[in-house]
Amino acid sequence: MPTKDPYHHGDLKRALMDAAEIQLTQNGVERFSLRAVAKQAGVSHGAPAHHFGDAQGLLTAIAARGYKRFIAAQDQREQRAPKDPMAKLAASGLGYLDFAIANPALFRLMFSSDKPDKSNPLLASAADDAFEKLVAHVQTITHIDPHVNRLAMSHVLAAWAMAHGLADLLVSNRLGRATFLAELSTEARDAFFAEIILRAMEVARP
Amino acid sequence: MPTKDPYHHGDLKRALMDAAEIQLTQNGVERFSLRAVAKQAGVSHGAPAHHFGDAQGLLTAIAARGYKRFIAAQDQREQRAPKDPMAKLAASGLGYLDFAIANPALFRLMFSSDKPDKSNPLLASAADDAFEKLVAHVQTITHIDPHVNRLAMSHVLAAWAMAHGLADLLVSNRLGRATFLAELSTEARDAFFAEIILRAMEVARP
DNA sequence: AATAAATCTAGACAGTGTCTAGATAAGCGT
DNA sequence: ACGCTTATCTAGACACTGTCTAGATTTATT
Repeated sequence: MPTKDPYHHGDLKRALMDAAEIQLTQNGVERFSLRAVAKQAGVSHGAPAHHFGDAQGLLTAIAARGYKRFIAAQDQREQRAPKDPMAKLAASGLGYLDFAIANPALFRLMFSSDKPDKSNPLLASAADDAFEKLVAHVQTITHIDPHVNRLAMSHVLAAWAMAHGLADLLVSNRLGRATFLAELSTEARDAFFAEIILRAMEVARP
Repeated sequence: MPTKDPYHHGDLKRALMDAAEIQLTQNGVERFSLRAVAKQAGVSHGAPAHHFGDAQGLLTAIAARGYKRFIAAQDQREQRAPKDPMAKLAASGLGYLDFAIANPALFRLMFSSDKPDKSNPLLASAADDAFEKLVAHVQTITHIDPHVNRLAMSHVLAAWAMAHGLADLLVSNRLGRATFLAELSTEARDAFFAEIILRAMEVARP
């Protein structure tokens, strides 16, 4: 039989992050409790401090890891999309929605919370990667670098705002007013949202 | 001289709501403290209970009152806009942004928090008013009732998502990447955002 | 093997929201 | 004007929170 509860966990850092994410999805960002995380990981309430400093440190790490999965969700959609740059952008937007729907509490932590430390290098660079991914999409479509052209950047902001707005409204359950959405098939819903997302790029069509 | 600190406040309900909103803007939704609100109102920590039940009750009342000012901010923009329905819609969107920028913490409470009780009749009807205002705009433009037509409702969702997405990104300070925004004049920024908002309605132009 | 470093426990502390019992004031029918 | 009811507010208690300490335990290093 295995030794019971060794004093040193071995992989506590990862275990705490996993437990924290479970706690996050169960109780939401606003009822998040560090002690509950420690309890779920089977460790004393003071244990997380050594690995993450404080609660903010843990939530920052969670958010940074979330961005990687966020980008992965977009990649997955893009790979299955047609080669057309517009279709790729729409797919990326659908990946944005996929992630938000699948991880509402994590999405809130990443986009609507002050708890993570946005100046943290790991988190900042992960968030940057996500943004630059979108920039690259727009550049492929417009053949202009958005970083040096305001019109191209406006396309970036438009696409971002549209996808993010839809995601945020979905997460906060505000699209229930459009009752017909619930009746649509998965494919029909994807098409519906993809069409809306592409409206943000209408004026940029080549 | 006036009697000092009478046992009965007289207008404690309003005083608590005002104090709560100040606390909200100072500390944000996530560090909101009911005891701090009571302290600022010069009353014991148990006093709010009688007027609002619990902290959720107070925050729900704050959110409901916020929606009225939210609608007022949109009205103000609309009144100064040209009669063109499209211009009215764009103005309404700019009012959306005005409110978010002027009341970031309240905006978060209203749109990105689980603390207010969304099933509360006062809050629900206030939020409904805001939504129906947008629906009316789209109906004026398309001459179709969005409640019975999916295409028209898609225009509602598109306009909402675009304005809300921009507002949410502004509140969470994520548009700092578009550095040129800071250099624009107020009028130029308004024009920039209005143009983006109207992209959501591009396909609906009469 | 001895020492240093890393890891984790357990207790303390101030702060939180909510629940109680009781004090105080206002309203109201008589 | 009086007594009773109701509304309002205080103050203490409780369980819970995050963070700080001192110390126990294990691993790593020399």
